Amino acid sequence: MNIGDVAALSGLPAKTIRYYEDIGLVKPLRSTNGYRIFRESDAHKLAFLGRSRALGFSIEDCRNLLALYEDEERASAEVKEIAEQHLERIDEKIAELKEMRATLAHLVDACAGDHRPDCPILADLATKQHDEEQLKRTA
Amino acid sequence: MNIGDVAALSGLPAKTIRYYEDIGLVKPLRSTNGYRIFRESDAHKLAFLGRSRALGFSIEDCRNLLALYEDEERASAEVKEIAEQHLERIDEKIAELKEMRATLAHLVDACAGDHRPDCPILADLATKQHDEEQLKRTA
DNA sequence: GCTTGACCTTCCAGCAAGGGGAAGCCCTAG
DNA sequence: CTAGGGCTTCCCCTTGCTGGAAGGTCAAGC
Repeated sequence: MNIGDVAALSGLPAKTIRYYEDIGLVKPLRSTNGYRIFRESDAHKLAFLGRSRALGFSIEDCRNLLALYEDEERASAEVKEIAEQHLERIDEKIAELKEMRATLAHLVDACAGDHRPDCPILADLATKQHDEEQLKRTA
Repeated sequence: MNIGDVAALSGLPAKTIRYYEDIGLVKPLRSTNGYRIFRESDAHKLAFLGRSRALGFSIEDCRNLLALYEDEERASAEVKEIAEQHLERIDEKIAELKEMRATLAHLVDACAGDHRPDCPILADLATKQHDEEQLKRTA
């Protein structure tokens, strides 16, 4: 397969696939004309990578997952730990975003959003008390 | 004030403050020895930026918010729109993360996490059906 | 006066994870 | 034989900084 075929199969852009080769995630063969040749196993790996990335795993996580995937002797505990750590990171991010969301929603709510210049959003950004006191007051 | 002082005041690293000058967010004066001199107004702006960034606004959003903040003739509607768009982006991100989280939590749950090689996480990443069928089956 | 250490300056490099686009082969169809 | 699409490498761009090297400055201590 050429890169276009495997791109269509995996859903990854050709650019991304070349990048993955660059950083050593896949090692396609080369034809005499210089074209990359992807085997079934390469296509399979790329699909694996696409799905791992879609779940938010970092490239390094993907590299490790792929290595475990190829290792018939792996312990599932190793895989699980990577996944659990990722789950934790996701939870942290969600928590962070929710906090931002809460503050921002408050401010948006308090802002008239008309032609007048008075704006609680700007007022808040301009003052220092981003602490519980203020949260209580605006709650 | 020197950069160290304003860094302590605003909570931003000196590096970040230099970067903000680079991209034109603040314009400190210069002393004869080449040191940056920050006025009260600069310190104030940096604090504003720090808080805006903490709420997740992009640098471009911050630039616009800062301009509106300095414009006494602004309409609060303009501020509100920036904030609302940001709120939407946050909501999208939260939704995306929650979906990842759900899938991942399922898989982690299904994985024994012991010395054996069998691993539903890898099995899932290796197969193509990331659709409702599978969600139903694993639910 | 001299040294030491904490500041400050600039510039260069790099992170994640690719995206955009130029310049130039290769291959096939009409 | 030419047009087009696909492929190649190469390098810069993105976001928002962060680290480090090489060097100037300043205040304190001896």
